[in-house]
Amino acid sequence: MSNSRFPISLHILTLLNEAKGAVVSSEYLSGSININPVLVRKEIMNLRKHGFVESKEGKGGGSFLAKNASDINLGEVYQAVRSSNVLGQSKNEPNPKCPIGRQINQHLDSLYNDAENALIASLSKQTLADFALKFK
Amino acid sequence: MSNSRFPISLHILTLLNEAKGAVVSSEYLSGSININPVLVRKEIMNLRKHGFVESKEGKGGGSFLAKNASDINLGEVYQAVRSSNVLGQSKNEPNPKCPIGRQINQHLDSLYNDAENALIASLSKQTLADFALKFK
DNA sequence: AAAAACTGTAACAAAAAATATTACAATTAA
DNA sequence: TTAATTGTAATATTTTTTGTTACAGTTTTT
Repeated sequence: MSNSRFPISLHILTLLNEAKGAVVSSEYLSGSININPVLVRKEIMNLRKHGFVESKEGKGGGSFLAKNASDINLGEVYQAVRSSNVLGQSKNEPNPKCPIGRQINQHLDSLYNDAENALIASLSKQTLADFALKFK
Repeated sequence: MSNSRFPISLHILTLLNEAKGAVVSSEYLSGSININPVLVRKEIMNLRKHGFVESKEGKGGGSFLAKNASDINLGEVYQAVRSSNVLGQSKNEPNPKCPIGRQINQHLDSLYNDAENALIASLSKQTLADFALKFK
């Protein structure tokens, strides 16, 4: 994960929730997040793929939430943007001739799985609606 | 976190544990991990700073565990290599003029804290000794 | 005392990853 | 028909990560 995809996606979802169903343009979203509109559109593509949002093309188009904010939990959002593991393994190629090196990746994997599940469980305690409620 | 610091550190610690107190050179470690020896020495510097290992300079020098493997839990190791947050914020500078943008970082932070604590709790269930036991 | 094998560390280079920019076809609304 | 917008690709730029080189300092061995 590019490590900022989660905050970007959550930011988008929070803004769409705020809009209460009105369509919001990627231009507007990128203005609040302060990143490039094309990146926003890419994230939206992913959010759409996962059923969180829908978009409308053409003039006056934009995006809006595809489900109720109380039916989107943050663990799901995390999983939608997750690409690599939280704990590492960018390009981990230990020496296969070393008895430790040869086996370590499988052990790391199981460690990562457990840790990541704990992370997801923590995030899943909150829905988008809960999160949005914190803004005054 | 550079996302591979955790696996590198854990790899180092596992190898040092395997050595049962004998000093191990950064050259040897880097051979098993398959990364540059200078990177290994940098990680060792950090592990040393956190009291996990000690090093011996000069000919025949190297590193060894500074405490018993059963007194090192993986949550501590994670925290020793942790630099940025697991969930993001590389350079998150939302628009302060937007009511959502203005507040989102503080809410993300508290979310991250909870999630990361859950991650650490999961990792802390295992010590280095437990981890090393998995290698055959 | 000299040589050899290390660590510690800095400075720089290269590679990889993330982010931004530009461009434009397709769509829709006014 | 024009304007505003999405979708998407291609490319460029920036940032981050990783590797390399270099060398002073330390310790052991001869």
